[in-house]
Amino acid sequence: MRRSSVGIREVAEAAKVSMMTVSRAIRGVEGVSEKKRAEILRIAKKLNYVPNSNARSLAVENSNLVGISLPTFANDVFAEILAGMRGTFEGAGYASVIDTTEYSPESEQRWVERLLTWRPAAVILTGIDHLPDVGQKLRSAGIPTLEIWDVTADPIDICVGIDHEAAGYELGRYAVTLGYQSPAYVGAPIGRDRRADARLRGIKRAFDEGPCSHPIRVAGRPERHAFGAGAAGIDELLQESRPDVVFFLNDHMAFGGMMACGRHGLRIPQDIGVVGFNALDLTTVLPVPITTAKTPRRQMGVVGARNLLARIHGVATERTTTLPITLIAGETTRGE
Amino acid sequence: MRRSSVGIREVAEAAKVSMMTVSRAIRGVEGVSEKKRAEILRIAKKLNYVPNSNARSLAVENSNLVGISLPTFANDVFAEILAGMRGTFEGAGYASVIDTTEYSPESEQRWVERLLTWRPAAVILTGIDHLPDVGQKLRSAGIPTLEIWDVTADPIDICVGIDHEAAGYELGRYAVTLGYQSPAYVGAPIGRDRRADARLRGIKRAFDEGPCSHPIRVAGRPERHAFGAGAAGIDELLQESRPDVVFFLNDHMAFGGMMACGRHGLRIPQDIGVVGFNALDLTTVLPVPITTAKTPRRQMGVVGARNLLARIHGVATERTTTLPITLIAGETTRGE
DNA sequence: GGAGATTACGTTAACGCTAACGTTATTAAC
DNA sequence: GTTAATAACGTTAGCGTTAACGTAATCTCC
Repeated sequence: MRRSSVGIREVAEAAKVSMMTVSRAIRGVEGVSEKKRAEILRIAKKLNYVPNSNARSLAVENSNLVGISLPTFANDVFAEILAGMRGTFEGAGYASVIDTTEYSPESEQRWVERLLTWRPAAVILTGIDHLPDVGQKLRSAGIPTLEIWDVTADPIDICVGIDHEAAGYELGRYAVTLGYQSPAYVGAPIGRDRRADARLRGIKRAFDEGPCSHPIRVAGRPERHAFGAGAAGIDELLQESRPDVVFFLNDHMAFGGMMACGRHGLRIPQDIGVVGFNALDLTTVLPVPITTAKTPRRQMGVVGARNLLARIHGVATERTTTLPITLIAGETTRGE
Repeated sequence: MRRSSVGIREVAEAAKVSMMTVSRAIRGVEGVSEKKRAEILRIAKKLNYVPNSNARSLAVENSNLVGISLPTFANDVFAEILAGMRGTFEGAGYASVIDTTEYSPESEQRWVERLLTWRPAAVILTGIDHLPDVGQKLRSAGIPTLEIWDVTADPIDICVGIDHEAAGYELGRYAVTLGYQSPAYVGAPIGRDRRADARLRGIKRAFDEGPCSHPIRVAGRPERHAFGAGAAGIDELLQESRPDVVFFLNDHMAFGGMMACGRHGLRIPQDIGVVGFNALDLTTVLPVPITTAKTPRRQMGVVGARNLLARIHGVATERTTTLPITLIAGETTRGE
């Protein structure tokens, strides 16, 4: 004989109707006269009735929770993707259970496992590389799943993103066209971020295909933060010799690198070219605009969420959606 | 007669024990022999058993979800606070339901209302200003609540943060000591961010108390992003006259402002002083270090989460915890 | 070797809600 | 004025789990 909190039953008693009528009134479904519905809602409010989502989800065998897994919050990129998605989901009445993996596949797997106990309406993962268990569990649970930020022809369920290898190639190609001949790359240790690795592959391919092939020097070791890592990368490169153009993993690192160049007395773009990635807000206020690639982050979130909502409602959607990037040309003294 | 998925019952049948024994085995509580427990776990894994948190939460009348409400993701500050909290909560087995209010109290209230239907173990709100309903509902639901980033003597439940007015005062006092006489402030429209408003009050007080009182010119209109807003603020100020020191709402805006100063041919710190807030990573790579205040963001998250966990377990903790900030002196040509 | 304590289970009844179906009023149709 | 259709409710059972209590077996100690 527990019972103390006010539930649908207490409201029903107070309103002298059945529990089912209260349930209907509160959910706003058909089968209750407008007069009675208003009366019930009034009483529910008076009694401070708070619906119990746990009970509801148990009864209907699903929830209005969506799980979202990101590598990290310490990067505006994911914040913007997230903002795009959440706007759409909030409007549809879903709440977001969010996790950050800190780039650890094991951590992602553990989280998915825990998440599944909540019977979420959908799951969103970042990237297309997961432990085999993850895809298998999501598939066998039949949960609509969106992979975002990267694309593959064979997603777990559906995916929306950009082609990172092609993006890298486009940036590399542009640099080749401008006549750069001793390129370098500053990023994270290979293997930590598969998207970054793909971009580097694209850059390399562009230089291999160029009029004459140029090897790329690769630098970059883990640092406390991206700005420092970019600066440290430049320091590392300059110990040996001066490249004529440096590609960075992203704009954060590019900015750190720029500052380091300044310390070393190198002018941009006269002495050294700088290429970033993402076209963050930061780059719009720089005195010297750098070359970068604008990624459709917000749009990605919106399109992804929309497709996923369609999947939830059983509407068929494209399994793979690749969004275009836009090359932003920085200031340069070369070419054309 | 629904039933199809595998629950505790199916596992029990397969293992030829009662449901209760399975429940005990899975939760790892006493009352099952080690041999039987191992056998049950083996069978559960074989049947792909996935616990149902909805049913569990319904039965025990609470969940292992914590709700976290932030103003926005578009600010490293909140990302770091969040990281500090989540580390602690993940370890304790809680999942985070996260919301961003975009600085709208109404949005926060709607979210709290929805969240309460999940019977969360705890709720974390940013700041101490909420619609009256919010505190009232959380209190009457008896849910441990943490207010973070700002402090008050009368929190909803407990709070951990910094004293923004005092922080502003400290920064202002420092500038007064250096002899600055025509200060200006660039921020968001008053009323949007109460913490920023409090800091501005502190800065004003410092200048009012100075050897001789100096009025502060206030600029700042909404922009697409913080960097642009900082730059626009400088443009706006310079249309009239040149202040000798400019306080910015935060480091992001300070950086935008610095870039704008460069455009206008103003050197820092010779022609104009720049003061930011937060000591973001960004400021560590600048060619000219600016004055700013280091806020203990990660620590705030950790301490907050720890206190909240104590509250959840019924351990009494201080209601209000104020953490200290550290003034970071930038480069300057004045004073001392 | 028997009273008491302990261990290892099983039974029963909730937790709050909703799907499915059943029942009673009300209206419409001829 | 009877029948058929519809709207507006009520009953019942079940969602998967756990708390509380019950029972049987084993152990402990003098």
